[in-house]
Amino acid sequence: MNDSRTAGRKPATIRDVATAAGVSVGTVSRCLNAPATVRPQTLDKVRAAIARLEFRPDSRAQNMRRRNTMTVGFVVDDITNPLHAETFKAADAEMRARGYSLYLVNTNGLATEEAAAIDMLQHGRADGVIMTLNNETDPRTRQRLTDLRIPSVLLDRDIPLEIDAVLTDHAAGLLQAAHYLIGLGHRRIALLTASEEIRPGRERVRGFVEAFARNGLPVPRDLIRARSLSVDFGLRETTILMQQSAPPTAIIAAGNRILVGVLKAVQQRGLRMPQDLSLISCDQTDLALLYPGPITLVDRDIREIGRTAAQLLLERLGQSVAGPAQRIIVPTRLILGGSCGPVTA
Amino acid sequence: MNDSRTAGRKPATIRDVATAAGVSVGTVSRCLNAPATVRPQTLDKVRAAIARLEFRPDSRAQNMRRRNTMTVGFVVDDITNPLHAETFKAADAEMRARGYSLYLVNTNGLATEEAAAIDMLQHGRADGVIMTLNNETDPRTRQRLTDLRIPSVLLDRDIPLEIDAVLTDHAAGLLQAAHYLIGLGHRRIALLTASEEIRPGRERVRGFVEAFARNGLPVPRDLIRARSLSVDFGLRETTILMQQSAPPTAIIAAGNRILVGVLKAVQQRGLRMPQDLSLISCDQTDLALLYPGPITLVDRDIREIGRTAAQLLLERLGQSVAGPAQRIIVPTRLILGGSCGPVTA
DNA sequence: CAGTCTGTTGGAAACGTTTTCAAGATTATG
DNA sequence: CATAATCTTGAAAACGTTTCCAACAGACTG
Repeated sequence: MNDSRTAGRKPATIRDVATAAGVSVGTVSRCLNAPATVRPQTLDKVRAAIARLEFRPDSRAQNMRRRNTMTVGFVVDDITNPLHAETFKAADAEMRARGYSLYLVNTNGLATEEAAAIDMLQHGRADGVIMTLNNETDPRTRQRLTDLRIPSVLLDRDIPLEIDAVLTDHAAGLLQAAHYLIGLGHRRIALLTASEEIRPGRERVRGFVEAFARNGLPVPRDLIRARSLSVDFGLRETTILMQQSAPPTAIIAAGNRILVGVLKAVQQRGLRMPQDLSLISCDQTDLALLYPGPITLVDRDIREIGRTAAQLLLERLGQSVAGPAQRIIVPTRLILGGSCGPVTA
Repeated sequence: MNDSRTAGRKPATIRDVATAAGVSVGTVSRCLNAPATVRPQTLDKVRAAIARLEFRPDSRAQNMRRRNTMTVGFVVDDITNPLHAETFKAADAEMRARGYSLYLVNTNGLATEEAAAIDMLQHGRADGVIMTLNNETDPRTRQRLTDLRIPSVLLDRDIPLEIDAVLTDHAAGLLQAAHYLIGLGHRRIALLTASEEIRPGRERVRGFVEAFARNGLPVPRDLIRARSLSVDFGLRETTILMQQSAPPTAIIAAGNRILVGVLKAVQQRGLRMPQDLSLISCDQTDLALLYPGPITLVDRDIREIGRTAAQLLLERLGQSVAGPAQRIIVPTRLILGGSCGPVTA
């Protein structure tokens, strides 16, 4: 008789099950993976043995033999950013429903860590990868992407390679936001956003410029600050801008972390919104939604972005066919809050 | 001559390297794992071959053979909660420095998913696990924890099993918070927090009650609402409380998500803080720090919690000795903002 | 110089699955 | 009833590493 005490010592292997059930290991494996191909009577015997021994196949061995991991890497600079966390969650839910799980890699925005992450993921850690890279031009990362052996999806990044991507129509969002402010009489509008080395920065600047052009107005180039998405950047630039002899009457904080910095500066200087300053931000966060006003913002469907990325990847993973790269563009919309008002000059 | 074109077709295996370098596979393996035991001249040959073929060991095979994965599960109900994201990041950094990586599992707070997560993690997916369970009493989860075959660390949960844990001294935090409000003259103080089925709920209620006791005051039992950590709960309860004939003069929103709900309700009802209502929250979030006031709150070092959890696990992973379970308690401190004032009755 | 160490290596056996192949048993077909 | 088709199964070969063991070489030791 076999010892059926729970947690005997070592976990049972498929071999143990086979001997316990009096069949071969191949049969046990078939019971697990293709129950229809085994005689019902045998199936029962094997299932009983499995239950008795509390057997569960070892994922390591399965990964090894099947040459996959049912895991997808999710590379991001900072999971603390609610946007990324939300995207992760949506992608994870979608993937999990199809048997995959997501493997989160936090790179702190360092190009070396990004390259290392891609490296490790493609060497047996993951079957695919979803990533938000910090820098579109870093040669190491570029090289990794070119040589990538597993399917991947880029989030909000534009790299001239055959890679699927889910993008946001930031230009339209900023066009609308700036147009709205112009309509309120604002002319000195500042734009704080990411460096133009990444797509969100480029596109936002483009939309911003376009808004002035369409209104037949000169673009306030001196008020465009496209350098970073960080809190510190928002704080610093706002402080500098508002100290100028001719400060802006409105600021577009295009980035949810930037908003945090801008609000810090606003509080430090005791500015009132919208009387002293109009403000538009990007993306719904607790802070933007609840900050008294609330903050007028350019919204987009983050969950859909995560879901779409997952779906694109699942397509590639399913039939590992290499069709042309798909680029899906998600729209934005302006949500009016109370942080903007007419110019009170 | 070997074909050294990059990305030939199939990735090179250790066997390819061995033949390319004219040595045995064992030797190649030693070059990788114990370079000191191989003759320098051989090492050079092998390394050259490795570089030429762009060989990298396959993690799947390594995991299989070594019987580990250098991966630790991180189980949490909602990674969107900035607290959890921050904890994850801190634990991840600590682990990564020691060669491990974290595998995030988002359970949506469902007991079934929690049980499933533990199940899958211990069957070859992870070498250890750090978890914040949603329910301390669910029998399935309990059973899983009892039979757990890999070392684990609980975050802020108190389960009578021999499991390491990192806890927060919520009772002390709430004692201090309530005491502070009492000192300002408040008597009708409401407490919104988690169900007493999890430690944070229990401890916060305990500290809250203790504050009244120490001040020789009756405990306002009717104002203790310990049922959930959700936004909706905060919103609903605040609305109900403030509709009462004798509404509280102060609320302690003990949970960062609860705060969001409370602030929604406060805005909906047009309450001013601290004139109409004093408010204390828990944990530093963008919202609590920047909401005009800002919000007075009970703080704790989240990063230290993540780091400590990682360290506890690393100890167990290193020398897989089973010493007695360790319980580390992290202190709290009150950070004064502007959301509290004297009673203006 | 015989004998003992030490250092370096190749060969082969794991690790726990899945999968291929062929054989044996069963059923269907004419 | 013989033969062919179909099910069901066991044996064995992978998958790519690591590690154990034995063998051999060269360097000491006495």
